[in-house]
Amino acid sequence: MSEQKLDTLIRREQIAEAALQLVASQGLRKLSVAAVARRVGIVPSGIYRHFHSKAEIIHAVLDRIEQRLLANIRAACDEHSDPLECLRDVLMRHVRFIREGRAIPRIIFSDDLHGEHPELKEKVLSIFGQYSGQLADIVRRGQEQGLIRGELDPTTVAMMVFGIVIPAGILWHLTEGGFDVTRHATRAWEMVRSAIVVQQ
Amino acid sequence: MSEQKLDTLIRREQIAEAALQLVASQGLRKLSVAAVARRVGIVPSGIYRHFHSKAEIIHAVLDRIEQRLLANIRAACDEHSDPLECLRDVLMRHVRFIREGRAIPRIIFSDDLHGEHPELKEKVLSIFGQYSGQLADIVRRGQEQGLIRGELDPTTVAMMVFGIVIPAGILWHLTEGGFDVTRHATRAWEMVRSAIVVQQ
DNA sequence: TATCGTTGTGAACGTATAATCACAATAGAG
DNA sequence: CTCTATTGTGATTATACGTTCACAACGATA
Repeated sequence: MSEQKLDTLIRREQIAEAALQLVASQGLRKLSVAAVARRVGIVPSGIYRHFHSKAEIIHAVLDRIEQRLLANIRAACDEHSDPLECLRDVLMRHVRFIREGRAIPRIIFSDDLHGEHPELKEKVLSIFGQYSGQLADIVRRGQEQGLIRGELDPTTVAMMVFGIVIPAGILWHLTEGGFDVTRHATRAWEMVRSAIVVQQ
Repeated sequence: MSEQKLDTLIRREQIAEAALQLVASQGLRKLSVAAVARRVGIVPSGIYRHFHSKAEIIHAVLDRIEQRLLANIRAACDEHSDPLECLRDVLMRHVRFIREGRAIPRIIFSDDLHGEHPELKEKVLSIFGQYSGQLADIVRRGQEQGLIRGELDPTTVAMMVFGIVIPAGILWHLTEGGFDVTRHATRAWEMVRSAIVVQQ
């Protein structure tokens, strides 16, 4: 029984992972129940043994993205005690995300998603809020340590980190890898850094 | 005959405008031939008297967006001789675009579009290139006048202006107007300005 | 007035997709 | 071994969309 439940969970995970990969490689538009089923190796209707609807699949995909993003920040903060270095690392990890499969920017900023049920819109908003909130916390820590200018709004700084990575990701996607995201991120970070760091 | 041709052009314009409004208010996902036809007041198949395909309609919409964007820059540069003020004005005009109908960010960064014919992808890339190229030119002018730090890469600066507006637009859209785009743009611009201006 | 090109109409087609359902296979519990 | 719950299957439905086509209405031209 518990073995069966485990199997079920594994199937759910398989399906969610397949869906994530599909979105990552081809965009949310191409996320169809049939495509997910093919990838898992079952027939489309079989998906409904594990998910009630397509929206629930997307929800699971969003959960995975959320986990990845938060793990990202956690890892960056573990490696660097200096808040500035931590921010830089988060940025570079994001760049790496883009260069691998660009699932995250794609799904978060996808029009498709926003057109779906408002429940999913809220979920995206929640992810957005959590992620930028954590970034803002790092900024606050930097301000407390006297490394980042205290008069700046932490949320604005956090969103500017997004601002480096999102247009770059779009351009990377648009040029099919022809745009040098890493170089742009490096240069842009240098600019942001000079704008937020306390001069001495 | 010339009168008829004019009528035809007017119809094409009507359809293109209707399509643009549709995209602006509901996203590219909701841009269906039927919806456009309804908005114009004819039957879906009637659209094909003026456009060969849906892709051609999208193309027309992209043309309109391109015109708007370039007119935006032109107007900003006409009003301000100071390159920094000009950049700021472009940014604020973009914010106004977002607050009215947010067609531009939506279509440019829409997954739907990227999934369509590669011809449209190229068009978007072209718009992106032209727009950021013009912004970069403004930055270059600022550098020549000794107002903007010469060691900065103009393209990077241009993309950072995008970087202010895009995430803000997404958040505005996600919160259905609950996010204060103007305030964020103001603060973020102050940061970018401090990073690029020549200290004296 | 007769003709012709343009534009709109309604029906139809092909395709894709989400979702349902009855049925079969299967594996674990008793 | 038998029963039962779980999981996969194939057929099917409903819907939406892009597109085509034969036909009608209409205005200009000759």
